[in-house]
Amino acid sequence: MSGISPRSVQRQHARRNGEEGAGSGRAGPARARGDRIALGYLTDHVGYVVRRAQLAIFKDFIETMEPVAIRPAQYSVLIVIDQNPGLTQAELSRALAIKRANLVGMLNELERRKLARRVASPSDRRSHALHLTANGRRMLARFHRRALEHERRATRALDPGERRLLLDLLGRVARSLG
Amino acid sequence: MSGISPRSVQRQHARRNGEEGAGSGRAGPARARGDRIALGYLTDHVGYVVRRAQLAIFKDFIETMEPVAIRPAQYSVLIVIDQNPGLTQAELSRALAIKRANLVGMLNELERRKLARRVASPSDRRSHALHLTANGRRMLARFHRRALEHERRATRALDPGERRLLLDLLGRVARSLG
DNA sequence: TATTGTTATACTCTATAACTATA
DNA sequence: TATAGTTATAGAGTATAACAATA
Repeated sequence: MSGISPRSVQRQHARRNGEEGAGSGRAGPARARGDRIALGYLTDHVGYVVRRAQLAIFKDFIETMEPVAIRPAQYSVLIVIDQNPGLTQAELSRALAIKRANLVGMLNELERRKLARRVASPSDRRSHALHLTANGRRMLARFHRRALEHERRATRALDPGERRLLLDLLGRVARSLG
Repeated sequence: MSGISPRSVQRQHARRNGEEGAGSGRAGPARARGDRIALGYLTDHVGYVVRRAQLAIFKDFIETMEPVAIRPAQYSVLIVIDQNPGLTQAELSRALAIKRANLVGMLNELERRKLARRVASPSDRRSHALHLTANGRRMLARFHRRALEHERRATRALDPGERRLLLDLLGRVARSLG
């Protein structure tokens, strides 16, 4: 544990301007106009803080990639296919924790845009070997340049060591729950 | 910047087992059975790493709170009402970045369960002053105990200083994108 | 029997527009 | 004219069940 406990929650739980027993029906504006809203110990919950950061980062990523029409999940799929040419949909599904069923539409779209291809596997006729097209690799390089621009913006408040540390800490959290 | 660059991306872009020019139609199993799938530089993107951590944390939170039927957003709403008795729905909406329209159903549910109440505001008859009921405060204390249990699990891979550091780094990232 | 890709479907979250009543 | 709460609705993203083909 670390800094959060029932005791500290109690302490942080400030009773504002004498408001008491609202359940009994007392009304009245409990706060003066313009007062800032306190999030309290919510900002001490890793889940909340991670969520807010994730939303801010994705918002910037989506805006950055909007001109090339690539969503976060599509970008991750393209990278994993590029790094593992010939992998199957089931393997891709497991690697990215995307349900097999939900990959179908994504791959249809990537094929439609001539970025990726399903190739019949000769060894196992149930599965498809996934590849980027030559065009897909070319486009992925362009996507990278934009994604890097986003990455710089997303981590501009951190120095290189802090950025690395953040990735490490988050990785440990995810693995420990995995 | 910090450790990620077009150059490093190039370097990491390994061409596995001689696979080349998949766009031209070459098939064949590009990977031996049982090979691990490489995520490559995906794990160097703060967006991807934050997203995976957030999913793992929320999964544990949702499972932990399932017996008391509280979702992450509901928990955050209860905390902010508790910390700011009498605040309006619009204020709550802004504080948590939840759209006004999407708060309506949530508050209906919390009222139905006798955890929170909308009280007519005398000063501005358009708005509602939000309060926890006495029961709501009692229940929130129970929710806290479970949430703390979750928090311990989610950050068990970190020491207290690392946990604090993680919250700080994420806060800076979110604020810098704000 | 188990697995692969697929379809159909549902549920949650989130986003927008429009309405009403107030300010 | 703008804001608060509400309704209705649409779009993502994600989840499950079931099926045909194949292992």
